[in-house]
Amino acid sequence: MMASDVWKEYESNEISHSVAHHLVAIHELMGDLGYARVSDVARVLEITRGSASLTLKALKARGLVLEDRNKFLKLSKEGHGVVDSVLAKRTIVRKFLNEVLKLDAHQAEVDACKVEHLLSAKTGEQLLHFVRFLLSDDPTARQFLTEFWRKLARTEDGQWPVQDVDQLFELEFR
Amino acid sequence: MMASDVWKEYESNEISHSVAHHLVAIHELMGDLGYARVSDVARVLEITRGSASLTLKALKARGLVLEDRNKFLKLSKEGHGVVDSVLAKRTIVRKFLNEVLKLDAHQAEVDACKVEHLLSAKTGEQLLHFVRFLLSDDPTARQFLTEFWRKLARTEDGQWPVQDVDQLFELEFR
DNA sequence: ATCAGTTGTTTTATGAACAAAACATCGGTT
DNA sequence: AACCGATGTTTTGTTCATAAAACAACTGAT
Repeated sequence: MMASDVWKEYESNEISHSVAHHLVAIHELMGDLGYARVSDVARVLEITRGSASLTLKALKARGLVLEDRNKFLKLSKEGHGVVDSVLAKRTIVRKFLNEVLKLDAHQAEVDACKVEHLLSAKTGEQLLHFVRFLLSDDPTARQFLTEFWRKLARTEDGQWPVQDVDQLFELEFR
Repeated sequence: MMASDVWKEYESNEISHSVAHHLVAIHELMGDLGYARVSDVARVLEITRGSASLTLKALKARGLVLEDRNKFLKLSKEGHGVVDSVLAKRTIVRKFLNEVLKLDAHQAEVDACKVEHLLSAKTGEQLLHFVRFLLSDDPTARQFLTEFWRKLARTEDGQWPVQDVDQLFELEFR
């Protein structure tokens, strides 16, 4: 497949990284404080109130965020849907990176955060099935993970120097 | 971990989606045509020559792209490094999505393309180890995949309706 | 009641990434 | 020589996501 067919779908995402995090911030604030105002969102995201105000205005216009008479924000039904799907993907990716691939918690969080809004619903769903089975108590899964981690430990002790892209590239053409 | 610690690292990527694809386009053109000019890059990426000209000017200034007397472009050593790391990640992610999670080829390509430039080097490396072992002829891996796909087929026949985010969320809090 | 602090909005500006169009250059044709 | 088509650049304008600063409105303390 040519790259041209695909690469522009990146921007076609109706939910940008920024939008996703504004919505998630409201969700978290409702849990933590019981309310969410423009300033609270700005503080959580570490952006200025002005910036948050503009983005949230657009989200109100899109019907993802609602505002009461006292300027208190909450998620609409559709807003909740977006947050649920984003957080679900973040969670499953983080779990996979941290608990399966054994990346440290911070790196797992960072990478999960970067890709959470980009994965298709189908990808998120399949990944869920996969990780769920992989981390279940099914003996086949247990045995596989044990064996993988054993090999991984040897690799990281320097038995298998794989850092170089040359080795990564074997995969593409074999 | 609070979202605030992490989410801004998204932008801190020195290689944007756009930059990654300009570099990859040059790489592909060198393979296909043996040369790469501004117009060729623009055609491959389906953007205007003007836009490509500006982006490529910046990449020349950054030393990732070189230009000879006749305006023919090529990747510098560092440019090649970026392309290698991006393509390696795209390849391994696509392979995982398509060959393990059984997503259709197009969806796998789209999602891989979206995340290729966002994953850390360590994540790419660990994912490589994982997929390499998973798709190897190790009997443990074979057995695991067979069992996973068996369960997956049952799920997709409607035995296990999991599409809802509610179910995804169990994972986060269990 | 005034004054200070908090909150929200608006305005102005930036940078990245694009389009569109004008412009310049160069090579080959006639 | 004049023209044409392909190529590259520049200019202008747009959108998105941000900062910064000015401003308005409300809140609470004295």
